[in-house]
Amino acid sequence: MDERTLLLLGILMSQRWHGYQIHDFIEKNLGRMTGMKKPTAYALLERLRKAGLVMEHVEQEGNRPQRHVYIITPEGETAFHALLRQNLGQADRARQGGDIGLLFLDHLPRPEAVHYLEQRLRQLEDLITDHQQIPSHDHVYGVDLALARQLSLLEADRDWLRSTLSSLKAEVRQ
Amino acid sequence: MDERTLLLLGILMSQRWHGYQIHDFIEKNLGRMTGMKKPTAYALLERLRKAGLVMEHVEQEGNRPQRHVYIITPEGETAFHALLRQNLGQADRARQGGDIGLLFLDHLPRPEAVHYLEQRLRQLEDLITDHQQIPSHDHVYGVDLALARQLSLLEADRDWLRSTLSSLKAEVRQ
DNA sequence: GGGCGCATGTAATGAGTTACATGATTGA
DNA sequence: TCAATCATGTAACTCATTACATGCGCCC
Repeated sequence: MDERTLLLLGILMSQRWHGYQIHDFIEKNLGRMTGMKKPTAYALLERLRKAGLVMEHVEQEGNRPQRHVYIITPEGETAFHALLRQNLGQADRARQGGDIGLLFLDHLPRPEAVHYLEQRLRQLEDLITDHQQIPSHDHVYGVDLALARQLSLLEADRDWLRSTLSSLKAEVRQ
Repeated sequence: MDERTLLLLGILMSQRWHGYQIHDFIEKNLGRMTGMKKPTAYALLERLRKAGLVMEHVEQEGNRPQRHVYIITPEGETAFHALLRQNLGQADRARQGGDIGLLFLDHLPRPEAVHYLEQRLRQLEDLITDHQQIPSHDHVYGVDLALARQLSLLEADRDWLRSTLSSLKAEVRQ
């Protein structure tokens, strides 16, 4: 949750947004960093308002639906900086899924296990290709940084899987 | 949740266990793969029982507390294999945290950002050292595999961070 | 006039954690 | 005798997702 708070506050640091706009921006630009859904975003913004970290301002243009515009408060900025320092400073033991199946690899006949891991490898390769296609996010240096990190991790996963597969296949051939 | 079901069924594939024993085993041997808590384990086992994937057998030794021993059913074995194939075959886009802060790196003065990232780097290095100290889990090949994958990912994260830090520092010196 | 985009939500549900409750045995 | 370990849970809470509800404006 802290990461999501950081994300929303960070977005609000640059300008005022309304909820729909924030969610839209996240979906279109930061979809690789978070999978936050619409109701979650709205609920979180409301929570931040209650905590005094953002202010809400209701606007209306003609007959269009009301917009709830959020503006970060000084307390919000303080909280943002604290969360940012904390987040940058800690290597959170990246509980990334995908390990559990490996534990039980022995329960499948080797050739079958190899088959499924090859499928996994192809998916990884596709993800990497997708990632490489993303154009540089120019003036927001941080986005490029985060994408570069993700790419490194994906590549490491791919490389590990490739070398593991070749050991497994060598074993099968014996 | 699927991963956790897979984990429990996988553990029950090798032998019968009671709840406490399973949780204990996970904590001591698989703490790096999952952070599943005790009440969660008990609740999940109960859910598996209701779903017919495991059978429960209550035992008592002398005056000791009752043990609820779980035994996997044929349906459980089928489900296990299906989940295993699914898990091995897919590269789940490793939503590993730690990216969000990077997005907003620009909001901190460069030297301060560098300071926090160096702190993160030291933590990563410690984690890696810990990982390397773990003795090989001999007869359970899968555990070694999973640990090796985690190590690869940690090392990739460290390498990326090192090279990023040196770019950032070069920039500061200019 | 029909569907998509804008704009905001609610309600139900699921999943998991924390803190707490209970009570026996074993070892220092 | 006192703490740790064995053994099982319940209750309250948090967090997030899915599915649903509403209604206007704009474009083809």
